[in-house]
Amino acid sequence: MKQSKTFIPTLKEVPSDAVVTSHVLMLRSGMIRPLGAGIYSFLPSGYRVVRKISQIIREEMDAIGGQEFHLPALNPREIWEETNRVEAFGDNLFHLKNRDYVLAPTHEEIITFHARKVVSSYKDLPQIWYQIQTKFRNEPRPRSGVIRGRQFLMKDSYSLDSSYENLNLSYELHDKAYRKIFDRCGLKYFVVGASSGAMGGTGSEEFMIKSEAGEDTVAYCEACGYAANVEVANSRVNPKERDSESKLVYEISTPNVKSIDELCTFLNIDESQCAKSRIYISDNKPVLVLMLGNDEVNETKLEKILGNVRPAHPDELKEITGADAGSIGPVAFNGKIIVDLRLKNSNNMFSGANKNDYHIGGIDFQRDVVNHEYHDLRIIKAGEGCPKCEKNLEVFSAIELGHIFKLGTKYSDAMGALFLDESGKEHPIVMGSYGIGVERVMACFIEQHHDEKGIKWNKLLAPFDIHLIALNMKNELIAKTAEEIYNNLKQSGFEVLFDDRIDAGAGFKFNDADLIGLPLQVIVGEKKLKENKVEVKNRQTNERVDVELSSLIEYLVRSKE
RNA sequence: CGGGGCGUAGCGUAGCCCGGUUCAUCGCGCCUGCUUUGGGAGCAGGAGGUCGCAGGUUCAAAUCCUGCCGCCCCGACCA
Repeated sequence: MKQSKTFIPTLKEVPSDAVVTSHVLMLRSGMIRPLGAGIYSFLPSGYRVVRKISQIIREEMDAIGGQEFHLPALNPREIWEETNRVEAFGDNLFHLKNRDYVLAPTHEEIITFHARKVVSSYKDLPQIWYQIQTKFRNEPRPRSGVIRGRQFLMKDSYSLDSSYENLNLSYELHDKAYRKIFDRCGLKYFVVGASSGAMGGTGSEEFMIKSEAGEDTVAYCEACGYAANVEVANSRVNPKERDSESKLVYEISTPNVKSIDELCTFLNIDESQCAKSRIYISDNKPVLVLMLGNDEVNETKLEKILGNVRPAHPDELKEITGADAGSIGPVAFNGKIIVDLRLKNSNNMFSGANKNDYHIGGIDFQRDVVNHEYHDLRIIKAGEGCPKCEKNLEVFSAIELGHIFKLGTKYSDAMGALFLDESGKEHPIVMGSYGIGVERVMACFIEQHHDEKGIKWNKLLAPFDIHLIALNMKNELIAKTAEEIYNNLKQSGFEVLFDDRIDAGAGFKFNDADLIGLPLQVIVGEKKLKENKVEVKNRQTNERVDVELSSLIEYLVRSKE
C-alpha cells in the first residue's frame, strides 16, 4: 500500500480522553476511532490486525476440529427466556425497542438451539462449534478504549459432548489451543483457576495478562506459577498465637476512637492484638464478622459461606449492636458470629464493647465469644506467602483475555438439547464454552510491546510486514529506487506499507513509522544510496543495519523466518 | 447508578471566577505558492466556528441560572 493513498490518520498529540497506553496508541497510530462510549470503528490498518489475530485463532480452532459458524447477533428474546438469562443479564442485555429482539452478548442459547434440532445421537458427538463475531453488552461504564466496550469482537466456541469425561477432553483441547494462540500472538500471559460464577458448570480457567489497565486483581507467584483471582486467593499468614495466660475481660473508655489504628495508638498496642468487627446482613439477619487487626473481609469468600450478603447500613448497626461502627465487638453480641481463621482460639484481644466510646480488653475467643465458627475470610495482600510454595505472592491488576468453562448441562437441560446413548437412553448434551476477546488481544499486545515512540508489532500481528520509507520523494533516484524495492517486495510476498508521501520530511516519516510500529523499516535515503545501500531498522530492538541494494530482498526474506 | 471533571475549528487548547471594542485565542493539522528533505521544516498568503443542545436572566451571554445530551476518570456492577 502506498501511504499517500492509504487512510492511516496518525495523530501527533494525545487525544484528551484516552488514558491507557493501548488506547492512546491505537488512536494515535490511526487504527481506531471512537463513535460513542465503548463503540469503536476499526480503520484499515487496525482492521488488518484484527484479521491477523482472527486468522491465528481460526487456525488453532480448526486444528482441534472446530467448525466455524456465523450466528445472528439479532436474537428473538424468547430464546433467552428459555434459560432465564434475560433476567440473569438484566440491564447488561441490549433490548430492541420496536421488536421483541435482543442483541446477543454471547451465544450459548443459539448454539443449544441448533444442537437440539440437529444432534440426536451419541454418534453426532463430539462437536466443537465456534464463531468470531461482534457481541453486544450494555456495559454501565465502558472504559480503557477497546478493552471494555459495548460492542466487541469475540471468538466463542462451544463443545458438545456425550459425557463429562468427553467434556474434559474438549476442555483440554481448548486449554492447549488457547496457549498456542496466545503464544503465537506474542503475549506474556498466565492462567488463573477461577470459580465458574454465573455461567454455571464445574470448572473454569481465565487467561490473563498483567496490566495497570486491568479490572481484575490477581495474586501470582513467580516461583511456582500459583495464580488466583484475589476473590478466591489464599496465602500463608501466621495465625494469632494464644498467650499462655488469659486475662479477664475488662472495659476501657476510648473516647472518639473509631479505627483499629486509633485504638492501637490510644492503648499503645499492636494491631495484632485487635479484632475488627464488621456487620453483614445475610438472609435478613445480622452476622458479625471478626478479622485480625486491619485485615479486610473478602466478601466473595463470605458469600461462599453465607450466600448473598451486604454490609449493614449505619442506622442498622446502632439497632443491632447498640453502637456505631468503631465500637462494635463480639462480647455479648446476640447473633451469628463468623471469625477469620487467623483469630482462632486467640486470647487477650481488644475489640469494641457494643457501646460507643468503649472497648473491651482481655477477650478470649474460647471463653468469651459464644456461637461462632471459623473460616478463611481475608483478602490477601501482596508479599504474603504463596500457599503452594515457599516464596511470596505478588498482587496486581490484570486483563482477562480469555475464559474457558465447563458448562455441563445447564443450557441443554433448560432448552431440551438431548441425545440418545448406545442403549437408547436420553441424556442432555454436556457442553463447554470458551471465549477470547479479539480486541483485547490487540490491546494487550500493545500494552506489552511499545516504547515512548509507539507500537512494536511482532511479525504475526503487524498490519504490514515492512515499512518502506523513501526519505525524499523529490529526489528522483530515491523515488525510483524505492518504487523498485516496493515492487520487488510485493512480488516476494511481503505486505508493504510504502511511505511515498511527497511533502513529508524525514523526521516526520520516521516518527510516523515508529508510531505505527511495523517490525521492519527499510529506509531509502540519499546518504546510504550513494554506496548502493539502504538502511533496515528493526523496530523491536531499534537497531539499524546497512544492507546492499542487491542483497536486500534476500536479507528481508531471511529475517522473515 | 453514586462521586468528580470536561464539552470553544479536524486535533490539542486560552478566554468563563469578574458579562460589554482583545471577543472569539494560540499551537498543530488543512489549502495555495516558493524554499527545505536523515529525526515531527521555513517564509508568505488563505479557508475553517450555530462557543454541546434547549430555555432563562440581562440593554448585552462562550462567560451567570435551570434543564437536557455527550465524553472521560474513580467507585458500584461485570457471562
